[in-house]
Amino acid sequence: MPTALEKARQAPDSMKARILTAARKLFGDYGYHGVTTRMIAQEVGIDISTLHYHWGEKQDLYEAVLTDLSDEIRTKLVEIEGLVHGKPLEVRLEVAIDVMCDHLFNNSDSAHLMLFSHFAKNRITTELDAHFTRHLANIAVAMGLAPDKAHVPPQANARVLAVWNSVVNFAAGEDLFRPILNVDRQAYLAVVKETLKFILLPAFTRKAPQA
Amino acid sequence: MPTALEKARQAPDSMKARILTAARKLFGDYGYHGVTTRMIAQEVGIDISTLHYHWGEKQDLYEAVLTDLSDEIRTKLVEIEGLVHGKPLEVRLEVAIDVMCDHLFNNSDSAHLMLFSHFAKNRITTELDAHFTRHLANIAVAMGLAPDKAHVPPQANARVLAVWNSVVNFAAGEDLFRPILNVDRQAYLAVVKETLKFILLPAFTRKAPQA
DNA sequence: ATTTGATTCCATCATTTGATGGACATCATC
DNA sequence: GATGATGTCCATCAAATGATGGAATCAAAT
Repeated sequence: MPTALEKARQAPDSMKARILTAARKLFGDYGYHGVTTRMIAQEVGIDISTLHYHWGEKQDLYEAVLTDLSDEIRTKLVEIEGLVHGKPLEVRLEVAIDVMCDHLFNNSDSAHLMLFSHFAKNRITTELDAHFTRHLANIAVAMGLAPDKAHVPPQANARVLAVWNSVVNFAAGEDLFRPILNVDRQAYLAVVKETLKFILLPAFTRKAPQA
Repeated sequence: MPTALEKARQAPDSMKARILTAARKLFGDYGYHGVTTRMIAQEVGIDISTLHYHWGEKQDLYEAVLTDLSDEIRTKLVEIEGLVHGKPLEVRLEVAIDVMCDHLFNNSDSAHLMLFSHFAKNRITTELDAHFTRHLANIAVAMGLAPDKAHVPPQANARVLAVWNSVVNFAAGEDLFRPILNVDRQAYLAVVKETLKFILLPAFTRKAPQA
């Protein structure tokens, strides 16, 4: 039973998929309330009716975008886990930072969407919160911060969140941060990776935890 | 020449100040496009006309909110600098984390507004970006990452940003993160402080920087 | 008491926005 | 070629939204 979303992904040039892509970009740029159905339709070059025909209400389309995003993140985390399986924690962290940075810098929509969906008080999508919680639990286990997915102490989740947010912020904030750093795109990506490793590696890899 | 904003702050019960406070809360909750002038007026218990009479266009009111926020942050940073003057870096960081966390957790509007204003593509307020840049430069100098405010290398700004964003994220994301950690408000604040220190202190206080 | 200025609300407008009904087109199947 | 299903657009609606004009209210000064 392929969902409408899966079908859309199977045919990336289908109208339904094109609408989803445009919606994702615009919602990422301006947030839910900052985007009108007419903006999305115009981005695709179609009439509003066509948009409603494929996706129903604006709210439904937005939720489809977030579901799509959640799937994308899950896929990426699985990919990372495959890359670093069995490696020591320091390597795992380095690779995870590199891969997630590369991905989010090439898909800044994703980073923006994540911020909007997490921090806006809109917050209708309780199902996606469960996915996010699972993602965090998986990372916590992978980092050796929790014995298993079902028993993740608050401290472990908090540490994973700190790492996660750091990466997402630098990706989503490029428009503001890069002019401040006064570097080009490539240098920004390099500085961000270096900074994240500078901040995160010592905390998680030192031999004797303090206090 | 006291600005309208300063006058409003001098009389916190004035209509103008009450409108500003309500606007700040609502813009923080729902973002610029998610708030209508009617919502703000209703929150204050007045007519829309009264709102426009005092603050003009919606856009002007929003910019006043952001200016107010910028002043608040500057004040807080000065306060912190006074508290830790002359202390070693480790103490500076700990105090800064404690004070900023306490402040932002008691003023979550501020944290939300900061996120919205930094990451939304709206981004009209170029003057406030300059203030933010100055704040970062001051912190960089205070942390010994730059020789003076005029010469802050990209790496230094990036590190300050990493610290800054971490604090703001935990404050703004309480609604989503606290249920995930499954703790009450007080415990959340404690875990966040502990986590931030766990992450940040080793990076900036170790004796022999790696790589 | 009158004047003056500041403040607030009511009524209203023009535009925007989400959404829908129905006409037209395309195309596979019979 | 007729038929039905699918997809697209045009015209339009009702509600929401930003904004304003003008009347009413109030307080202080004259």
